Amino acid sequence: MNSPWLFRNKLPREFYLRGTLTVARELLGKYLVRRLNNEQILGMIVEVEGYLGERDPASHAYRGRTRRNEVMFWAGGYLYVYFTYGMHFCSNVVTGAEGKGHAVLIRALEPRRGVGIMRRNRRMKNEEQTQLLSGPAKICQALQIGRGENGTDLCGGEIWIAENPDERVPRRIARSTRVGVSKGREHRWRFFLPGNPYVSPGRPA
DNA sequence: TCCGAGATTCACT
DNA sequence: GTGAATCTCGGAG
Repeated sequence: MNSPWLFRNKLPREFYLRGTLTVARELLGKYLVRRLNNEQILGMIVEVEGYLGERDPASHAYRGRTRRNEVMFWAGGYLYVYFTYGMHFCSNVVTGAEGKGHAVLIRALEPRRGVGIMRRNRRMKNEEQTQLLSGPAKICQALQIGRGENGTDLCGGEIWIAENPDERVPRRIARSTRVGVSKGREHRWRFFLPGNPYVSPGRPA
């Protein structure tokens, strides 16, 4: 299964070069597409979080560049993949100008195509599909995103984000504090589609 | 050089 | 609800 329109509707570099919270909100409802063995597997983005660089104590970029967070400081439109808790990968979309260190964490997707491949990658036993992609590390596991995908250009042909023709009119968007962070709790930089069953279980204020 | 915390998930009590 | 998986970085010693 391979649709040319998904490639044609790929978001341009300019989309990512804007303000991080604007990009975060506008990513909701769009498609995250992954090409694997010449197949397109994808999900609709239903939950994201903004991380605002050197002024955000919860961000990896807070203390400046390191080898790990290098990609966060690139120009918008690249994928920043980091390894955490000794076993999980998480995917971020780099936003804004080069050197800013801003990114949007992709927290949850609604599966749309390639469900069989994703289930296999996740080694899921039960039938509960709402939990297939309801967390940042689950997405990386299902879409086979790891160290090798850190720094991938989202304007290329491996991983990209596409316009969703059915979601051109913005839906209602909810916001909250971020999940799993102890610093920067005052910022409500998590955005999600309220009522969507594929949003992750973390439901802060 | 060592130690604790971390943008998490899952199995088990 | 609790703990284990065990990488990376920053801060203490």
